[in-house]
Amino acid sequence: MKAISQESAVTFGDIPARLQACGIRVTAQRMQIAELLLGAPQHLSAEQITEALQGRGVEVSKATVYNTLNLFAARGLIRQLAVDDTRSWFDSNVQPHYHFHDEATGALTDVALPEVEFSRLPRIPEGMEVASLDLVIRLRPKS
Amino acid sequence: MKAISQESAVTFGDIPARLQACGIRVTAQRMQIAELLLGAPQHLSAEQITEALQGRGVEVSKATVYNTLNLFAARGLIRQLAVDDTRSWFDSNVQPHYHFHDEATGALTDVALPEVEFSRLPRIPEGMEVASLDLVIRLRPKS
DNA sequence: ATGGCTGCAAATAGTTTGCAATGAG
DNA sequence: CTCATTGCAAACTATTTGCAGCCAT
Repeated sequence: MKAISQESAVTFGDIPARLQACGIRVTAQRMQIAELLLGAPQHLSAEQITEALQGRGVEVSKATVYNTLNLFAARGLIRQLAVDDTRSWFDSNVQPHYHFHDEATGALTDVALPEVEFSRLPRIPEGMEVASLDLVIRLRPKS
Repeated sequence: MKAISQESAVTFGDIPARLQACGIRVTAQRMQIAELLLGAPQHLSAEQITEALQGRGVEVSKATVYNTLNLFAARGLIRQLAVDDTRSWFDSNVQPHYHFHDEATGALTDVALPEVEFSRLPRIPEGMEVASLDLVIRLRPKS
């Protein structure tokens, strides 16, 4: 638990500032959750976060994990994904991007924005505008 | 409840045959659910179906609605959508197509396949193939 | 100090399952 | 007849909420 690359050290060091910049009070649990999730682009479920933290001896409750994730999402620090019908995924990459979804394993992988280009999109209904464009490419083992 | 267009009469008349063609035994509850959902392309939640049927005096339990919807989905008669984190939507349009999602009302609208064209798609990981391509265009009132 | 956090447990929402009674073939 | 299907209630999973005590500011 002490090997810290230069990159992650810098990233992690930023976290308290990022939280405060969003008007989020810094607490031990929030730091732990933020370090886990914001250190690199990734997709985690509330359960994975709870287990990961409790596994490394951090005291945190399920309720706090959910409260914190909802707070982070409301402040734009993370994005909640609806890919799966059973659980929510929290994505630390808030830049626009798309996803691969491996149907067999449930794994989610990012697809960078420039990897997809639309040559045609539907006309948007009157008075509406696009809030976001979610693309999920579901994959299965090649037959 | 007696105005039946030629089209829907034909469509509805097909339902028992469609169920049997999928190896699904025809029962009163399954017919009711199928008529509600398969009569036209639409998106319904399990709760909407349960309420609609019970509202018109049909005896059906929540459990049977879920069992039936899961059975229909497994047999390819309908498609389950993960658009929303709270509930599942069941789509009677099993042809490939995309969706608008009105974030304010939660309403789902179909976007026909030819309305969207991709001029570039990412390289698919080794040994995998595309099972489906889910595109959700989330809409909000124009600012 | 004081109001925002936290943990716990209980409450909710959506969905699934076990089992006895019922109904389709 | 016989096994699939149904309804009910209870079980489950994911998530939210109420409340007393704790902690960042």
